[in-house]
Amino acid sequence: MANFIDVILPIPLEKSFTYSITSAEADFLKVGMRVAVPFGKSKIYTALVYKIHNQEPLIYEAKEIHQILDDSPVVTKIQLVHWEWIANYYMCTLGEVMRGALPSAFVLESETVIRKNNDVVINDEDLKDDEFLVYEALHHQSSLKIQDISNILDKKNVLPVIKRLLDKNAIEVEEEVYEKYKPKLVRYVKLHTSYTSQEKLQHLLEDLSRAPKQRDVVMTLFSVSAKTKKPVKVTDLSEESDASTAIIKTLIDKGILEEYHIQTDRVSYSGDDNEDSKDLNEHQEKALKEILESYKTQNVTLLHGVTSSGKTEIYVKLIEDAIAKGRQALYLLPEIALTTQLVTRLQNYFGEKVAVFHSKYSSHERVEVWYNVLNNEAKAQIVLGARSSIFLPFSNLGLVIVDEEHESSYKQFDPAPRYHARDAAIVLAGLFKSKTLLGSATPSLESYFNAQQNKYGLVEITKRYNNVLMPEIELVDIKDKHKRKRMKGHFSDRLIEEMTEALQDGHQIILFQNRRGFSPIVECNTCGHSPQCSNCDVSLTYHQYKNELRCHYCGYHTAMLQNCQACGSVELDSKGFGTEQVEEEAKTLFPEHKVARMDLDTTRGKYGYDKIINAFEQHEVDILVGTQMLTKGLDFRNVKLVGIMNADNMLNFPDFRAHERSFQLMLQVSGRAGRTDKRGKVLIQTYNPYHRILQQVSTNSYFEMFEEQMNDRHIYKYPPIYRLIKITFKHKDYNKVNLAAEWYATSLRQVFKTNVLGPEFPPISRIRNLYHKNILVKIPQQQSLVKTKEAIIKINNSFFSVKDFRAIRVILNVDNY
DNA sequence: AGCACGCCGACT
DNA sequence: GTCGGCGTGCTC
Repeated sequence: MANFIDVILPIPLEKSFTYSITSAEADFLKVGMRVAVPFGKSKIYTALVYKIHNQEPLIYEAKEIHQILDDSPVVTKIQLVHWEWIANYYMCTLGEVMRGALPSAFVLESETVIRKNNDVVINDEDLKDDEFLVYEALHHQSSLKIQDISNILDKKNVLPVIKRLLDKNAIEVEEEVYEKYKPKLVRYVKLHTSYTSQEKLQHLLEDLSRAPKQRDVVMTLFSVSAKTKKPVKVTDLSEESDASTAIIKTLIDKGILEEYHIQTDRVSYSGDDNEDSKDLNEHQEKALKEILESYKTQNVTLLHGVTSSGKTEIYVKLIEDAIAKGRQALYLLPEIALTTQLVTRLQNYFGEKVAVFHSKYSSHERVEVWYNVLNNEAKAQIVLGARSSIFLPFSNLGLVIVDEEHESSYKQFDPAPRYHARDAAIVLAGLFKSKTLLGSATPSLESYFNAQQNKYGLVEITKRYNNVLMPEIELVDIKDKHKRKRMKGHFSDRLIEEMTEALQDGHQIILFQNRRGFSPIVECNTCGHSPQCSNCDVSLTYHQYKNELRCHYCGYHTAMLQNCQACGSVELDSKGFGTEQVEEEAKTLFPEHKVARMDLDTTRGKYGYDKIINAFEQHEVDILVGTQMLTKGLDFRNVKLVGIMNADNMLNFPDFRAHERSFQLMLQVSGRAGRTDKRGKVLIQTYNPYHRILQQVSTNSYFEMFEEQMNDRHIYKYPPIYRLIKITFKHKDYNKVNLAAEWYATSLRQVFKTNVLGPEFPPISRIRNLYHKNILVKIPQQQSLVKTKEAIIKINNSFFSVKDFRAIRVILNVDNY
């Protein structure tokens, strides 16, 4: 009987693809293994075995697979079920989920390599100029890639040249697939076996008496291996004996030392023995009991605990419990909260059982974590990770913790799958019949709503750890201060007073400036023109540190202009203020204190972030100016004062969640103040101190905020009362986008009537030369989600059967908030 | 998505 | 004449 497999290909296609396999392959292959398959005219892709069967396809002949890439499955059956849920719920293909789920080193693509055909002698005269260039290059290099040839000829389309060379039999082409993941090997050395006897050793040392450096190295090797009783690394030996690797190499070449390699993990933890977890205080103890109680009836429980109420200790207890039952635990955090501080804290309790999964990890490091989780290794019992760690191949997941549950960065926006990690994690936990804990000081409305509706359990902690008082929050009316001329730049007299006092007492200060929607732009004082990005519909923002203008959407940048492009005037002024300006002003106001800034620009690189945090922790910095990054889980002991420079720009952001977000952000930043015995102080500068949200922040009234916001959501039909699906259209032709969006909206309205909003241009209507337009579909609570999606897919299909619309890119975003 | 094929304007 | 633009169709 003929054998076939259906595979998932990492491309956005609905169809499944069938390949034929031999019966030997059929015996070996299992669902979840990777295979390399030919796809299209010449390419080879990595595919994942999805089904193994005997149904021969009727309308085409299945190709054979190229190669099997794994010995055993790298993706589990449960994962595949999870992928199906994600593809279904978030309206994307399994291929897209595969792309997002697998570490990129797992997904190989072929590359065309060109080699000289040595069987045929070619006369140079027979070749045209460009053909000769390529042929000539192959004399020096044994193989060339398409990209290389493109560089040699300095043109884009090189395929015709290759084709002609191929016709003349001068070259041969081949598709090559490279295994991207290579285990890391560490070099070790030992004394060659021929010197192990005492006598021979004596000889050797005498021989080396005239090469003291080499003798040293051999002696060091003895002492090190005697001391540690472990194999000796080349790097360690070189360091201990203070000898260059050249000397060691000489010894190896002489046959005195023998080198060998051992495969190691790139990510490993070597630390002290585990600490016991801390005893919980009465409030934590009570919360833990309530959580366990609620798990009797609920699969998901929301833990609402004020900032620094010690939620982490409760998580630790729950993790301990899961581990004791021999199950794995997943601890999810937003990317920016995944700090060294927290990792160290968890490692103190659980030692090497903790594996970290981070976007700053290299692709190879991710593969290692993947295998460790897949094999249920001891060192991956607890996974601490950002959004994408929900895709790890857990085999026995017993607990999921979603910390900072309200964070919007849990939602993936750009490439599909556009999943929400919190919701996908809840589903994942469900597949393992285990529990999820959502934690936050400022829960998202939807989670709190779910708790109220009894879909989740709810546990609250209202006291901070050690009964530290919540910070005192003061609202400063800067409209009034401006009027009375009590402002110095962006600093009110109150803020300066408080800062002076805090600094005198040797405390640290955090200044928060939300950059979003309010960046420094350049404006001509004569004609009012401000430089625009040529690809996007935005003004360029000014960056002082490099003296350049930059577009935040496409990355376009140029040196700061000297004259206005419109009128030639030299009087250019920068308007608005970002973190840079606050930093500058703070430096001027407090010249004898050290000011640092933390935002996207200053935290680039793997350790850029840690450096700033460390400097601040070590009190090398007195005043830290920063953006949202500051809000996340950082535990600074010595911060007494937090200043929010301007609360209004976040409140006025055009989004239905602006108020909720502002509340969360401000409370989170405030939470950085006074984490020990001294009561912290928070100053919020605003033009509108009577704003409801600001009042609620200042009195720490989550519930009041919740009630009021929910009321708005009811009235305006927004989540969590209604669900949303956003449909985005992109094309470089303005008219086409309009036409397409209008057509789509009309079709939608036939089904969903008034619950279709738009099409509308977003605030920035052109990004990277593409025009954008959005439609919003609102789904009432009683309307079936599944049916709604089915209807949208139907409309989507008929949309793409219109020729004119085929070039339009349509993005479906479920729960786009 | 990528890629080939084919058609069309615009330049060495 | 060929180069590179883009619209169209297809991938087991």
